[in-house]
Amino acid sequence: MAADGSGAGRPEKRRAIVRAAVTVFGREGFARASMDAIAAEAGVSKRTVYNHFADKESLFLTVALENTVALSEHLKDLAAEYLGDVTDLRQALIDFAVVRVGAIFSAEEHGALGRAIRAEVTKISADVLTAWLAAGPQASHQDLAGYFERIASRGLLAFDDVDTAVEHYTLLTFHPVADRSFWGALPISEEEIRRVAASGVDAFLRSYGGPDLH
Amino acid sequence: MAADGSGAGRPEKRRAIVRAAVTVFGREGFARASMDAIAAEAGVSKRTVYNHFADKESLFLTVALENTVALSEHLKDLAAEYLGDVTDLRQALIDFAVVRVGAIFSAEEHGALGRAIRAEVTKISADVLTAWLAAGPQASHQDLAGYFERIASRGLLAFDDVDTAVEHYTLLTFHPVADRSFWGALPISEEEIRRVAASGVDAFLRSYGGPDLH
DNA sequence: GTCTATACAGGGATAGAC
DNA sequence: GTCTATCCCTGTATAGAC
Repeated sequence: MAADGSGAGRPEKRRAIVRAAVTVFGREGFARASMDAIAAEAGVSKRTVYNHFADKESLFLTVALENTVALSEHLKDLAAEYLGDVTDLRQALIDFAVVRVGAIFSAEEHGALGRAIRAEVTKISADVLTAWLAAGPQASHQDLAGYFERIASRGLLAFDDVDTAVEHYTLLTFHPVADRSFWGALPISEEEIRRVAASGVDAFLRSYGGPDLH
Repeated sequence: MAADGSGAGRPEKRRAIVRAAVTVFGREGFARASMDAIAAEAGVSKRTVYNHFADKESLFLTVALENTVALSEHLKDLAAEYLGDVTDLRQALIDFAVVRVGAIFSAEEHGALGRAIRAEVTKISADVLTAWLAAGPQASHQDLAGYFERIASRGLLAFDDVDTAVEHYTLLTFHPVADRSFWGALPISEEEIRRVAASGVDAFLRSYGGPDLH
């Protein structure tokens, strides 16, 4: 039997299990989450869970990877919407920062799963972690880099190294929220998110604003 | 009986327990760590652990708080050494960034405990978390703010809000390392730390460099 | 009187059997 | 889908040792 979550059983059961696992792992973390709770949340028997996934660990890793893939695609759409055709760069960078934080830390348990991954990072194999990074944070980074290059070619940004510029943008606009909210564990007001994004973007543009910005 | 870790029993036993708890909680996280393992690591019986600390949770919180207090004091010394009497601001900010990262993520398990706290943040009471933040990150932030004010008064830095400036310095020089290494879980080369610190400080100074910087 | 060593009760977990 | 074997953990209890 496969038991790797790929081909066995009814797909709608599998989806229910994955959704339930996101919820429970997100709420409890890996160690506290029980397979009983996940089965109950999914409305299936525990046997069905073990039919689709070999064990707790492989369920967790599968769920984490699928979740980060879905999030990356969502972020890609948001980047296209906010950074694809920029007129007011400052406003676009602020707005994108706000919606990005919202996408990662809102109702869906992306933030909680991110926290769970980070909590378990010493127990995760290097391969799996590399795959998770590539599908998630690095994919978003690459996507942003494309937009930054295009914006720079219009003279609105100026940098030697696009990767450093992207990283600094993320550090100044995303990480303050991630840090204060402990990766989405504690609430943070919409107003504070906007304030942080604005001050981060202003600092970013003082560093990386191009000759034709104003 | 007190059993809050304050007055009972021999102090050297208590110290051994706290040291062992740092090691084991740092290595395993809260949920995986067992009181048996902590007792064994400390070289005392489990009963002695329970003689000093009411339960696993209070041991963890005590250890986390004491650890962050010690780290803050160490960082305060480093700040005084590197930022107390600045001649070359860029070099001072880079050097301090490097030693700060080293202090937090080197051999001592500060980073591991920080990760454990972040993993448990949803289960920690607001009071305890507030106390931990005040004794740790916020204390270091305040300390840095004092140095930044003094440096700004010499015209080497310029900012409207010292707290934002300090936060951006930390975001640009500390968080890249914390993020890449997953708060110290994965190794990161000295060379990369220096490179990240330099590019972070350069971006910081493009934003916050004062009129008399050059 | 504090510590060690060990055993044990009670609960809960994974994983698998039926 | 239920039931259970097996294991591990917390926290307590019961011995005796320095």
